[in-house]
Amino acid sequence: MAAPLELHLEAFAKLSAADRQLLDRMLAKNVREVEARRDVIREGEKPRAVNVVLEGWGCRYKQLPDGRRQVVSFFLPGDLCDANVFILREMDHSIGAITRLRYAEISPADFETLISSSPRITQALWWHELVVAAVQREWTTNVGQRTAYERLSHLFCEIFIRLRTVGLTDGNSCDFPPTQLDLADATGLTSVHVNRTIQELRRDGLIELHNRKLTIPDLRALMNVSMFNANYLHLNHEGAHLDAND
Amino acid sequence: MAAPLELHLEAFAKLSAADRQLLDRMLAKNVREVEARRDVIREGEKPRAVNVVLEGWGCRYKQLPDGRRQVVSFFLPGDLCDANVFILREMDHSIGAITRLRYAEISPADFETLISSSPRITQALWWHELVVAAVQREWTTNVGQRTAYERLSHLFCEIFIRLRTVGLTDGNSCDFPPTQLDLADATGLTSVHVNRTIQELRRDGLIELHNRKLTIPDLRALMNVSMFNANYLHLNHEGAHLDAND
DNA sequence: CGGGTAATTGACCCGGGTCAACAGCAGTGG
DNA sequence: CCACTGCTGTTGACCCGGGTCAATTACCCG
Repeated sequence: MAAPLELHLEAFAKLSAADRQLLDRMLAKNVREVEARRDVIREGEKPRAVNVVLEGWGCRYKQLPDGRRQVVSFFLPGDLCDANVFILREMDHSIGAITRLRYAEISPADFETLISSSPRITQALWWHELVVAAVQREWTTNVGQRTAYERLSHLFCEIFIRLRTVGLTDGNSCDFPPTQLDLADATGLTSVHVNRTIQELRRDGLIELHNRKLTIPDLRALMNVSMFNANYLHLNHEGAHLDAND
Repeated sequence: MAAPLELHLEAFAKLSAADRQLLDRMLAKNVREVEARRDVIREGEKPRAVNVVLEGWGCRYKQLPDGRRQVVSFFLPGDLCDANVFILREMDHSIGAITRLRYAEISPADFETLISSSPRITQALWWHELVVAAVQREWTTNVGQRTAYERLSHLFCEIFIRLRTVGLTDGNSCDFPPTQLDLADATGLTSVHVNRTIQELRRDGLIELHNRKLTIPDLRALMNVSMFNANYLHLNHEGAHLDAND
């Protein structure tokens, strides 16, 4: 089975067998683990490497001096944490593990090799960065404009669709490890209000969420109430149909 | 005088004389203008080129089907609108002019030439993208966690500092063309509340804002009330001290 | 002077926050 | 096997930051 990262990049461009081999090698070279609720790296630290999530869920978050916390994005398997981060002097946010997390560290040197050896991978990495930026804009919009009910619906749609593109859904269900506090910090709400809003969504038959398992009986309906437009994920790509000939 | 884009990129890496010449040539090739309050490009359209703001202010914004609008970032002179955008099939947001805007369009082909001809420019462009992403995360945090008073203060700090890095401030003052409605859409507030909050900031002696002119008598104080940490702008760079030898 | 945009004000209201208690359940150690 | 601890989820009572609606008041520009 292909690694999630490859599935992920292939949403943009078909990789050649050589590309895949190279990627596989890089990903196997330096694999690490962290326990759930630990940090992979903290704001202020010097970024060492490009991290790629192999297994588990993580998040980026920023914290204000008085403790308020904003989760600014979730990492799902196959996601990579900023191509080229290491050119920055220090992290402006932290990366935390939501579940136990397995991830690969790609050293700056290896990363160089990667982008210089395959223009197709380079392009796919640019695409990845552009998508990450687009997702961040959507989150700003989500928090800035939508109501609690819409915000949570929107978030559920996004996660479900992203998981589906890397083959991690099962029918209309998927794993969903974040706690209601995580969701609160991601949506700019309080956990109390998240709880009440989730109950509303359940009452309205839009989601089922129990024991870290999410089910969306009617995705179309959930997309409607949250005004979800998948265009910002840039999935239906010309690139997705490119041939893999070198 | 150097173009703002160059000042901007040089915040990360010193450019050689050849680099500058190449950039100048690209920027002069295809200059366009739009009137204030017009769009440069709209959500759903196919991105044609990499745009670089030469003069004036713009913004990115997203609009929900029911009309709610979120301004997700401001463009100041020297800013460039997404290296490589043209690899995406369609825009997921619109770009609008706040003032009359002069900008350069760099065609995909020219952009290719640019990044293949100077590794230093390529790196500076990566750095630029990483900074843009960091700014977007900070905006998500701003809207998600800060109060109205803090949000506006934070925004004023960011804009002022960004303008200062491209030499567009005058002591503790700068131009500030966005209307209160623009500010409302950027902070997720209503224009009524923006108005009241600005009055509070004025009463507290933190800002003066009249006739599109912003003055910050004590930047340090404004940074304090908004818990502004400039690290996300990644300005103090090792790269900023690199030598320009090719 | 007229017309349009941007800023300002007042009265009232509501979505979501705060505070505090409690329930469910998994893990852990005796 | 049970008591204890800690985390997550749930509920109730009350409150406030910021929204809504609608009217005025500057400005600006031709």
